Amino acid sequence: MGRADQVGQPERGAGEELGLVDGLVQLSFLIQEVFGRVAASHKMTPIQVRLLGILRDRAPTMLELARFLKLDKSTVSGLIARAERRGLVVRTPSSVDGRVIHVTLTPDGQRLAEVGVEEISRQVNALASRLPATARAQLAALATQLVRNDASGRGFDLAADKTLP
Amino acid sequence: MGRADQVGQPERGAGEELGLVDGLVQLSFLIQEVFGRVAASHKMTPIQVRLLGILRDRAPTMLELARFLKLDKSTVSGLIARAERRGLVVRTPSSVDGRVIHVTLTPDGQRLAEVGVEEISRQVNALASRLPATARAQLAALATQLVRNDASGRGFDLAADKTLP
DNA sequence: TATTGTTATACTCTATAACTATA
DNA sequence: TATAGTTATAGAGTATAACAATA
Repeated sequence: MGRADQVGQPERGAGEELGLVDGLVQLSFLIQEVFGRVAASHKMTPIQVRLLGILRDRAPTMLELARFLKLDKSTVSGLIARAERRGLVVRTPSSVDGRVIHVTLTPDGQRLAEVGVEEISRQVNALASRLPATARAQLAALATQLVRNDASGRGFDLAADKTLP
Repeated sequence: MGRADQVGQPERGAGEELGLVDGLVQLSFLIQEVFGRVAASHKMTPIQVRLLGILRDRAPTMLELARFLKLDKSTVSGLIARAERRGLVVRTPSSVDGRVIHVTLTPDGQRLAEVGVEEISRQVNALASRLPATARAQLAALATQLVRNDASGRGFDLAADKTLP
């Protein structure tokens, strides 16, 4: 029987096949490391890079951001405050509801978002560069199915409001 | 042409196929959420859960831990200090090198590590539960290849010292 | 001198609770 | 009353720099 639950553990050698759980867990750490490296190279944190990525073509409210990121609204307040202090985003009050604030990228933020997304794409593609094209396509399809299966059990956010009020 | 670089962005609908990058990135967030949920359910943080997982059958030194987690050694000092304060790990001085300290799980830590690994395995498996067995096997194999490819470009740690000095 | 680990410091990230303003 | 957002507080996680002890 193959050794199973290597959750979060370092590889012991190149011979054994990782189970589904260990493979996905270790792969997720690899992807998160990419986020960390790209973020650090721009003096940012992973969550700030993720935030910029989300804002590239949306103007969500604070609460929508909190729901999507699964963070408390007070946490998002701090996140946006620091991003605003760095000149990457702006808060825009809604014209239809005086309590609501929309968050958008500044030109600087837009630029940084594009660069970050580009670097992340390059590095993630590099991780898969030794797979043949058919295997990469399979992997993309399988990952998509997992993401879709999970999303269908929860319902989305943010799909509607692409424009500012 | 299919829309490409959705890095870190929410899904817009269930129709489109995510690219390789977006699929892997979003999947990694899903896996990290599992870690977060399991950690929170035991009043822990994801990094502490990962730490326990690593220590299940190893007694690494502080520096080995730092290298494997890609954290500064001072960060690991804090991590271990908090875990020790909670009674989950102990520091054991090396008998052969007076500067070195090995970290091991306490019985409580061992127990919590097993439970955490079990819950994470269950939840990650649940993510893939709607894939047919052949697809799950493919996914495991592909994830393993990515992890192996990356590891081969860096060399491992921690493979040797399973025992206490 | 070099290595291992800790400490001091400063910052980001995070949730909880209490608050303000608007609906 | 209920909702959107902020602030105050406390704690975890993080890196940098300076330090102590050992090799």
